[in-house]
Amino acid sequence: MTLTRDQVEDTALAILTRFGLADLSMRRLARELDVQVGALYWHVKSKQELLVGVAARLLSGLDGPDGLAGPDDADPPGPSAPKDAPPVEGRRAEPRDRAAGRAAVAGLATGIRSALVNVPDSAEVVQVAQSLQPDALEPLNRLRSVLESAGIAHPAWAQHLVMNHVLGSIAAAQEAARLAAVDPTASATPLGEDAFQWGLQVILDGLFGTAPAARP
Amino acid sequence: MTLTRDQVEDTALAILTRFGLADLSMRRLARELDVQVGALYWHVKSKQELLVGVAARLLSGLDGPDGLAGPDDADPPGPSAPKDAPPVEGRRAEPRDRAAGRAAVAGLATGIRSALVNVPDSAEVVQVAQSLQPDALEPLNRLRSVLESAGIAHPAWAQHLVMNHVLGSIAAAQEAARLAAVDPTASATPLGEDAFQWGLQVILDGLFGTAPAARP
DNA sequence: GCACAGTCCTGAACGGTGTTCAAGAACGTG
DNA sequence: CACGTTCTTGAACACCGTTCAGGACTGTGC
Repeated sequence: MTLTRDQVEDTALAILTRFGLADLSMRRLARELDVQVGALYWHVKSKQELLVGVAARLLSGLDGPDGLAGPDDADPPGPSAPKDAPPVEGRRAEPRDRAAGRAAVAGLATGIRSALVNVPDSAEVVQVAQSLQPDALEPLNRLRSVLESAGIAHPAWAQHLVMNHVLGSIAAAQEAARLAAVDPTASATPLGEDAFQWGLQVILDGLFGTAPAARP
Repeated sequence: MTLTRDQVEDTALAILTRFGLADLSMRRLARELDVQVGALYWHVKSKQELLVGVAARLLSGLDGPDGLAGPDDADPPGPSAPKDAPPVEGRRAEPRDRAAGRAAVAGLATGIRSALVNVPDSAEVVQVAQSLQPDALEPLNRLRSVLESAGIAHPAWAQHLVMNHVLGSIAAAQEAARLAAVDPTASATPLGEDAFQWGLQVILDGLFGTAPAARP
């Protein structure tokens, strides 16, 4: 039974999920695989490259059909099901396409969030992967193409705009949780799912054009 | 001449500015100050605390009057507005206040960006400081209060929304520049100032309500 | 003038980190 | 069985943040 790159990435993802990025060292990874550190470097060029693979695995549930939150399970009560925007008579483009585009973007963003939110430091890992190998993460390409076919002027810019919100709010929420675990006093607003959805709707309003009166 | 905490933070900022966060180690800092590493820990509790101080210095030019970027700064005494938002009959609040609020938010965000964009890894440093000591960075508190007095529903959420865009696009731009310096091939869209301004206007449109037809 | 108490710094260590590489083991094939 | 490739070991390199006993210095009280 020889070691496999898949095993390495799987175990790395497991350590990340259970213990966070600080515990995901090459030595720890080797120990978990009953192997010397050097062996890892035959299957993986560097730790950064490893993290790109881990990031791809984190989002691997979303490359396929559609990016709705929860492929078949997970938090059906409440948060999912992006509230359909009333077709406010966009501009030249068919309002039907734009409304569908808005829903697709919202679903994909929410799906990415729900894939990451329960894995500590996953936002940092995805951010590293995104800036290191921008095309390695399929769901992010899909996000851009959805934005493009929805008629957004600068799809790449919009992709980054959405992703900065998704990853930023995940990182903030997880960091706040980490601080609260150490020092239970001094807890500001937890910045959870509702803050994420609010910000996402603000961005979508700005992208697709909707009066903010509808948002409380 | 005894060492001072100010000297430590100044030198740390200098190293960050010239060589980036990877070169800002306690040992390097001590060498630059002609001092042993242990001496630093008499003035500073930890490296993280040091970085909070560095982040405060990075933004120290903005705690004062107003956060407008560049030479053209002025408190809009009356009719000056960057691009006046047509009063789309928002809600109860006076459109004059909301237009001024929008301009103030845009100026502050742009000012923060221009304070950070030329210092490598400054976005990461500010992000650490922000999540570690949310109230230590005065300009961010000012951003929130401006959002609040502009009538935004969730000022803290909006603050994070704006800051995620500011810091995210700075980090992406600097990371892209770093990659391009190593490997000049394969350069995607550089994601510079124009992308930042575009995204900022999208967010402001979503926050304050403007049809996206005005934006190309 | 002297002793005591802070303040500030040194020197060395502790336990980590990512990465490299010669040498060797295991393996499929001729 | 022998050869070449594939894979792993063991050790090292050059760092990292942090801690701490013990020396200098400084200033004050007696």
